[in-house]
Amino acid sequence: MTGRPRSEAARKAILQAALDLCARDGYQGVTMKGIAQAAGSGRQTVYRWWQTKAQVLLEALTEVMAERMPPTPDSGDPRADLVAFLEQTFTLAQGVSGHIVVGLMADAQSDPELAADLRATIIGPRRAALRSVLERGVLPPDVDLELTVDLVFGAMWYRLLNRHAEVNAELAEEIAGLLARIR
Amino acid sequence: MTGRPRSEAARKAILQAALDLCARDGYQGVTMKGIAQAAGSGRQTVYRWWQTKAQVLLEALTEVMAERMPPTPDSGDPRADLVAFLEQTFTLAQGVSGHIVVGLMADAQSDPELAADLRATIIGPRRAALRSVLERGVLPPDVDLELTVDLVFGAMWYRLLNRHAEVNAELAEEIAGLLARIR
Amino acid sequence: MTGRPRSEAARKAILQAALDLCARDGYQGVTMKGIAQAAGSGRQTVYRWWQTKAQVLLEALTEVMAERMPPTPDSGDPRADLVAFLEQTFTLAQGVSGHIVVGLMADAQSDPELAADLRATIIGPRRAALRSVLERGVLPPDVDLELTVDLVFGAMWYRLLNRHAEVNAELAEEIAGLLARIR
Amino acid sequence: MTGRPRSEAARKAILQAALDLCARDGYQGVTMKGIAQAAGSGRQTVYRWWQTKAQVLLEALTEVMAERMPPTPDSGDPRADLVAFLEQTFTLAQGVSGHIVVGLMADAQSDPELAADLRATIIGPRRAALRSVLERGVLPPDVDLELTVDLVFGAMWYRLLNRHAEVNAELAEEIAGLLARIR
DNA sequence: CCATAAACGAGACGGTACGTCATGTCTTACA
DNA sequence: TGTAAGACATGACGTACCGTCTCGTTTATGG
Repeated sequence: MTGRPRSEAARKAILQAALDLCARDGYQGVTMKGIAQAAGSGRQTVYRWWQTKAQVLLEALTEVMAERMPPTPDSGDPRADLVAFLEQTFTLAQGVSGHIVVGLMADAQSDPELAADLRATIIGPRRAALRSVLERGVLPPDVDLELTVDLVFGAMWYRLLNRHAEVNAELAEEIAGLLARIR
Repeated sequence: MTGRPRSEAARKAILQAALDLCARDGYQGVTMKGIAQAAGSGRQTVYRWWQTKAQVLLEALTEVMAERMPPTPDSGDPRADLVAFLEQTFTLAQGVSGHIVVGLMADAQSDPELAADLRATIIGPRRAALRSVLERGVLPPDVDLELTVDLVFGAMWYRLLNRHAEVNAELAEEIAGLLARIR
Repeated sequence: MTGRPRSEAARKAILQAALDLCARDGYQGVTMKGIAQAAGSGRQTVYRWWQTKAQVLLEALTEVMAERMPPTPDSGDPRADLVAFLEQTFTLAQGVSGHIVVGLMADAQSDPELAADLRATIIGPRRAALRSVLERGVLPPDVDLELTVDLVFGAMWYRLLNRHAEVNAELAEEIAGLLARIR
Repeated sequence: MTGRPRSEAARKAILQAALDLCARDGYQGVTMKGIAQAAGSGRQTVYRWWQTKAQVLLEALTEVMAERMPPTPDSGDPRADLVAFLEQTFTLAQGVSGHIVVGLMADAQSDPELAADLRATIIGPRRAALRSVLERGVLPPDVDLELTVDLVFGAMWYRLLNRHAEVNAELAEEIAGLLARIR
């Protein structure tokens, strides 16, 4: 027997409800119960396909990022490419996506499986993307690229978390400017 | 009239219990109920002086840092001072203190009052300390110190959260080395 | 859609636990927490169906009385019927049921909703039953039946509360004897 | 050494506060903490002289009754004396005193010491008083006076508790009328 | 005329029940 | 078999009151 197939409508409703609730109540305010209610779905339907609210939001975030993060075009100017890449990244990080990813990171501190998923799905690919942009030649060849990635994305995370400064186009310019001064 | 004075024993027992539970169960596993139980105190006694577990742990962390973070001595060698400062910082961040501060940062995302306390008590002073070390002359005079602080502490936070690499003496050396190449 | 139906097992376990606890600890010693624990049920399950311990015990008492209070048979001898009715009533009042109904009455002093429920469920029907027995002709026709009911059940309540004398078959006989002397 | 003598002002303030709170919040709403606060006294001062709120209210009630319950005058007309006695009793029972004594009776169900105090201080003397009035000759000499007291005061208690009818002068008349018909 | 000592106000203490909320599992009827 | 609905056992939440304790202060008496 095959049984009733999974409802794509329910899946989309759940992911969208999770995003909406996160925008309205913040990451911490989202609950599995709330997601199911807002999606007009049963509680069990959520639990059948995801184990935690973090997994729901991770999948929702992945879909959002797939839509909104096209590969950075190679303009021939390495520094301009870097600025473009960072501006695009920072813009996304300022919105609801930023709140989600920060919340996911917080939950990941006590959920190793989520931590692994988060690295594999979001963090890792973004690190690779930044690295490939950096490899186009903004830095002297003997500079440690992994360290540079840590410094650049680290500044972004730090500001996202601590909110002592904006994560915007200006930051992108300043970072590119500072990297350009490394000899 | 004055009433019975606050019990310093209870205060210390609660802070210590919070630290112990955090070490055993992780930040997320700590509960107000658990703290009171482990401290052998009543629930109301905890709530009388702190509103949330985050506030308890923030005070506990503050006391730990006050003990373990002496001012960085001025050796005359700016880069050596920077390395010493970062090593000291990173060492503390690797232990339970790191878990706590990461958890606090996560909670602060949905608790503005905690966020303000955290900036005022922990983050701000550390930023000021790093900035004063950087001012000793590791960088060209026209480099934006705030941006540099964001990059350096950002890298630390990023690694603490994402755990893709260690936060250790080696990182301190590498960062100092990279900063020294800025012209 | 229908949802999971209410668990009759849980309902019975809760009512039985309430009775058991009342027998063991007395009415005042019963707590909602204790009922849930003793019933092996969750706290929320109790609160879902009853608001207070008084409501739980009222329902439990109602079920006990439904089992143990058959209608008084009409033997043709009004005074014998009255004695039989009172003996049956007093016997039940001597046991745990008496403790419960006294406790309910006490709580009803500060809970008007409970007071109404108690009158509608227990007190009112018993008054009506006594009245119908009295109407069989133990009293002269112009005697106020409501007042007589107050006197008879009043004596029972008074002794139940104050415990200065037993509420037993002897009392039933004495009351019937005194009523028979009214001209 | 003698130490500071007990403060009569505090004693009176506590008793009065207990009465006021009982009038405002009902018997159940009274708390030891609330009494102390309302009396402007310390918690320990209340506990030093009384163990429970019931004991406080019993003493307060005793003082009220001593003021308001003069001995029933012997007019020569036994039935008129009975009516006068019952009217006086019922009038007092209608007010705050009624609420208090009902609450005390409720608490006494789970506090044997209070039950004994209540019988000795309030219930017993009132029973004796009613009995002495009845002995003036409203009843045939072979009627059981204790039973009659139970019926009369029972009716009062029953109405005070269940509130299905007033406890007033009319009731006094009706009871006296019914007792007069006993042959 | 202080010294003693008990009562006083204030309020923190350890404890426990309260009623609410979210968790993750389960049991229905329906699709 | 997937789904919406919702009851279930569990356990933390923050609040209220309990009865005890420990302060500083007040008020009597007795050496």
